[in-house]
Amino acid sequence: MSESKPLYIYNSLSGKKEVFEAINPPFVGLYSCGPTVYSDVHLGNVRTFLTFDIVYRYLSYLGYNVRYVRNITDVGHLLDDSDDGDDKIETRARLEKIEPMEIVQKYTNGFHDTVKTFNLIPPSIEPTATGHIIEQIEMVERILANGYAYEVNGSVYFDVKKYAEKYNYGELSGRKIEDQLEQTRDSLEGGNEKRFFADFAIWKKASKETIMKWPSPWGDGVPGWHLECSVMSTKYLGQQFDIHGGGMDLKFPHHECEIAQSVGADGVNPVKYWMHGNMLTVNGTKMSKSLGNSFLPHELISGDHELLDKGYSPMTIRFFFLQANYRSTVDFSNEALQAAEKGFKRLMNAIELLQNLPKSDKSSIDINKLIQNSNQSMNDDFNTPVTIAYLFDGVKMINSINDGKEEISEADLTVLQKFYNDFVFNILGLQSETSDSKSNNVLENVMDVVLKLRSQAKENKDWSTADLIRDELKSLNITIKDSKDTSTWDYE
RNA sequence: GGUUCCGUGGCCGAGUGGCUAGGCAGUGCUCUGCAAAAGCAUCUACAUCAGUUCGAAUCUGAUCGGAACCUCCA
Repeated sequence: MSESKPLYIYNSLSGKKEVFEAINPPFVGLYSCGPTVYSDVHLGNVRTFLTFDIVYRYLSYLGYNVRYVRNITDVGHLLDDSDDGDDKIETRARLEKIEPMEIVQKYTNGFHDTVKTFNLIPPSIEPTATGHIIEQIEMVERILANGYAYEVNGSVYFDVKKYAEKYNYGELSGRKIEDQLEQTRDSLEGGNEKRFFADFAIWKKASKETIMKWPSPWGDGVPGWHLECSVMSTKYLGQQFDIHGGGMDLKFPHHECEIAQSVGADGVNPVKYWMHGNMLTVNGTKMSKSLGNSFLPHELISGDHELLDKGYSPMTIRFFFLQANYRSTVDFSNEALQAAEKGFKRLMNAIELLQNLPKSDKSSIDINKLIQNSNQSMNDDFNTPVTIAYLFDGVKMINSINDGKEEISEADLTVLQKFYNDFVFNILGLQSETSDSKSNNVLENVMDVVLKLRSQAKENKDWSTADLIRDELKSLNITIKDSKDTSTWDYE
């Protein structure tokens, strides 16, 4: 199984696919921006986390020792950059009349449940912003010491103009400060503390009412929006690490600011490969909390949502996402989900067949090509839709072998079984869902009896009894599948 | 207004300068007491207009349409 081509990653920094070369092989540092835990994560969030789950899984499969860091933002980003900026978590806490940390705990728990439902592997480290206040203050101090920040009134702002004299502010997002200047000048009026419109807070003075605040050299306050990721990524992965991921919407300003902060503090560009996952859309517009068009995972699973005809299982949803490239938007629709549901079922059925395929002396099919293609598509910037297409080619092979139209040798079968196990379960992270509902041994045994009775009825040409059993089971959401001489069943 | 990206068959979605993924739906067939399920086969495409080229859906330009970011958001 030789990989003729190395892994390529689309680097947002260069806008090109680049050969992936780890900074310190076999180790790889992977950082992904996690959720702000002030409300439930929605499906769009899940998609991004899934993207980096695939990255994590595939790099691990390739033999890298990956340290995966995904943060929890538990001090709310300021609602806006004005002086009366408020904190999302605190706002929510007031709304729900509970402690801010209770909010944090509640939605962190919810996030963990969700992520588990979709079979995402937990990160190696899941640091919280509040757990790294000291480091954040230290970073502010370093930036100040280097002259790339200034203090006003207990708040500290990053000096973008100064930074831009020496470095390229906008290298990631492709933005030029001059381009934005004209548009924003109007909104600069009023008592803004910032010297320059593009400056951003790295430490923000807290008002008297603020509950969550920390002492600092500049008085009580809270860390700025972008600081935590800079601090936690470099703390656990080093001043320069391999991959930083996040949603497309974080590219600017969040990630741009992260670069500026790290360079401003330590003079080092922190990230070698930036990866950005694209958005999940509904009717063509981005799914987002503020637009009110978001789906909560449990709504999708239960089907309890006005835009849904029915519910879809977590693995169906996972499969649905993986059928699109992570760099493309995915539009959400019932039809697409239904297609994914059936396709996923077809794939899983074939994998079940694969376990007991008839063996022959030699193979009439070329599984090496299949395996090589699959590896190569994953190496091509984690191209899961193409990989899945190859997996379906394999499905066709498996079914043909099962029908006796093609043959496979014992050695090849072992290889093929391992291949599907690796790709479907380990890399794509899918898991069988039927086995869950069949895990009930009692039900399984009872069904065996029922099917036996029905077979007997069929042998006696007692069609009415046979059909009665079939219809009654149907109303219990159990589908009987008749084949030549055996019957199987499936739970809907 | 600025920046970036996209426009593929009934639907979802890959990809490439010539050999036209894959899934779903449709159609035909096989299996079958019937049905379902399952399997096999098969059809329809590259927004519009111009240009480059022996050849473009793939490159260039224009037009139309859509999206994201520029303000918290994965």
